[in-house]
Amino acid sequence: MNIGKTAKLSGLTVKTVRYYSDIGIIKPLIDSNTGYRSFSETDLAKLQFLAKARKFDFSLDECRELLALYEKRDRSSKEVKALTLEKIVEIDTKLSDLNMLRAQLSTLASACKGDDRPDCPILEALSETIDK
Amino acid sequence: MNIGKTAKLSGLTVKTVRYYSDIGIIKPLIDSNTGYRSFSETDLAKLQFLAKARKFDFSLDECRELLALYEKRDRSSKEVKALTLEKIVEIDTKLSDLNMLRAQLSTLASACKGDDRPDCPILEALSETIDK
DNA sequence: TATAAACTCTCCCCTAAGAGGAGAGGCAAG
DNA sequence: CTTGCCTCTCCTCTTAGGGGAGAGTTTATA
Repeated sequence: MNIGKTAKLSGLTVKTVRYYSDIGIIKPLIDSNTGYRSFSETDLAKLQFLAKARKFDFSLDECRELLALYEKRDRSSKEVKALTLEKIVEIDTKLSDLNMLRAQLSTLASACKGDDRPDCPILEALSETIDK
Repeated sequence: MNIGKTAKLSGLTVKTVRYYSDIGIIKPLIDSNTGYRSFSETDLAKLQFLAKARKFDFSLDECRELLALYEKRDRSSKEVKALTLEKIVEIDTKLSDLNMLRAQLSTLASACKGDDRPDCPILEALSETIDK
């Protein structure tokens, strides 16, 4: 299967599929005359897997690990679950950071009249000197 | 003031301060003999402003805008508030994305026994074929 | 069969915001 | 005057590809 069709079926772009080949996360056959890549059903399945895992916010390195486990018939589900729980912790950290940020910005925004006059508590907060 | 002290007082790294000079967001004096940068009190104030604004998740481009408003004596607070509200919307989008992600991963994780056997609902979910 | 359209290839630069490090030069104190 | 710290520029690296140039390939149509 050529790269265009493979990309379409996996929901990725051609660029992305080419990139995944370049970094060796999948290994299509390469025609030694034309350089054209040829993808098997297995390659396609991996790409679909990758597309989903990326949506779940796994990095490509994490995807590599997941894919390795995915391919190992006698894997234990322990490792996969561990990776997933780590990812959840990561997300929780991001969530709490963003929540704090939102609260602070929101406080500032509601203190700011947003009219045509120059006084602005947002800028005041941003320009508060540190050294004291 | 040299770059080391300036960095310390602004809470940024020397690398970062140098970078901000490179991209022209601040413009220290440069000794034409030695190439050493010299920072004024105004530069320092801007850097402190930048350090805070970056913590509030404003991009450097947004920081440029904020800084321009900050320096304009007759600015209207309207623009600053608008930028801030946009940023809040952005954060809200990220928050809801992350919340959905977390819910999905969490569902998968709790369905997975995490033992030594190979069956794993997480991998199953990731490998579900798209075309149907 | 000829040709045009569509596809694919490699190579290069670009993104954001710096971090890390090499090698060279500058500066202040003892 | 030397030692040690400071600063300089330049280079590469990070994530995960996107955009585009220019050249070769395949496919469809006339």
